Amino acid sequence: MNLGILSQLFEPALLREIEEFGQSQQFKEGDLIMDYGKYVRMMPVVVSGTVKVYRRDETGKEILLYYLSSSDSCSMAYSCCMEAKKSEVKAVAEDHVELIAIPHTKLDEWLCKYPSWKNYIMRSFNERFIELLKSIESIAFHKLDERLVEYLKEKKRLSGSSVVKVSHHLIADELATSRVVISRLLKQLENEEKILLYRNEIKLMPPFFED
Amino acid sequence: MNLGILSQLFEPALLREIEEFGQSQQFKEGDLIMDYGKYVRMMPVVVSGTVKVYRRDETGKEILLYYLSSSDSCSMAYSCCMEAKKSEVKAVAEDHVELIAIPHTKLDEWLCKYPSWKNYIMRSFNERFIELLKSIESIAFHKLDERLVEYLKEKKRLSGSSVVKVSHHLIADELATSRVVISRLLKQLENEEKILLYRNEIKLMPPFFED
DNA sequence: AAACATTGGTAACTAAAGTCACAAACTCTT
DNA sequence: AAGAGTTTGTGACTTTAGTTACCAATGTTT
Repeated sequence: MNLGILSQLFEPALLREIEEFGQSQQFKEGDLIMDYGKYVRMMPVVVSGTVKVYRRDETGKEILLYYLSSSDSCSMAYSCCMEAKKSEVKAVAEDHVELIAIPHTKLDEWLCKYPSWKNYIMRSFNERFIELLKSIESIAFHKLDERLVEYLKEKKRLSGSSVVKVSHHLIADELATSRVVISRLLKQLENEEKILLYRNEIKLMPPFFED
Repeated sequence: MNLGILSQLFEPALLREIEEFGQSQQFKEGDLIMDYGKYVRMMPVVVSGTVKVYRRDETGKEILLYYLSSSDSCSMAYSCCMEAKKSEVKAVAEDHVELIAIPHTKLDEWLCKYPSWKNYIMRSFNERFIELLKSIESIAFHKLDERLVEYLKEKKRLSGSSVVKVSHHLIADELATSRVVISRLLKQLENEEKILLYRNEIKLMPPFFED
């Protein structure tokens, strides 16, 4: 089993247990990892790749909450499966994703047995809270053009490339707005020479998107 | 020490420890319970009253995230003080508030020692996540007039009265908009005979605000 | 009672975002 | 290569929200 960076996070005894009880899972780009309303029985720990986590309202509109990348885990899954709750969110693979699913019985056991696990879980809760707070901040206080720039910067950070491969439609979906609005704002950014637009590709230009 | 409803949540041995190590604190309306950037060393468990939790952006604009009422606790405080982090949020007493502050050393100890404590903490994490998700939903998907109605309903639920005692200015602050906008929307609700407006008071009318 | 602060009402304007309609360019399938 | 679907650009318009300015009513302080 490929534990990736996890092998540096946990003590040997815990790593052996993860090997034994964790289920290694692979997803390819676009795969649905978790859906709204499904029972959560495992907690996922991301080994490689990026996972997008969404929230939906009653009318079906969706918004991107945050990304999970290497060594991140969805702590909502943790508290959910400890309580046998249904998922409040949807998770989709952004690219090729490897993760280890930990069964809920072990989550509990390890919490007391391994301090490194407890610390990991607590840090994870805290990180996810902060992500949600940043998300709220972004939606509540920032105008769409600023949110778009933040979005592009995040995409750059995650992919490590200043060429972001997305359609205007996808951006609109993830920011919960309409394609026309995104095209308009992107064109404006291009006029300001901050980006270059191609089909399914956006090139982020220095110095605005520092290289 | 007044443990209120907590005495029904926890086992006797844990209640004795709460009595021994928890610090009982009282706040009156408007008191600052926690501020941005302060170190979090205790986790508060609300015994009575209502606490408002806010988030602020770089420019100083604030938005109301959620309320904590009887038996609720701020799980962000939990993960913060386990990691000796600074607060990302502000907490203000909405009315007279009694809470018990649990020192961080005990949080950890009780997690393994008392299943009822661990369950309480996990439920608390989950509830807070859901509150944040609802908050995001509200801001991202609902128009201001809908958010205003949700706000009034929540005030009614918390106070148990269909007469909500707030100024337009306070509502504007909590929804992160301006007073003029709120006055306009409130006047509209009054014209639709859903509310009656008085100075510092809004009466919610049935059948729209079901009695 | 005079002075001041708070609260709420309203008009007029601007800015931001959403909506509708249509066209052009490109990609993929058959 | 013809047709279908996807992606992007753009103009025109509406709706929603934010801003500024001013006034009147009510409370509070001195």
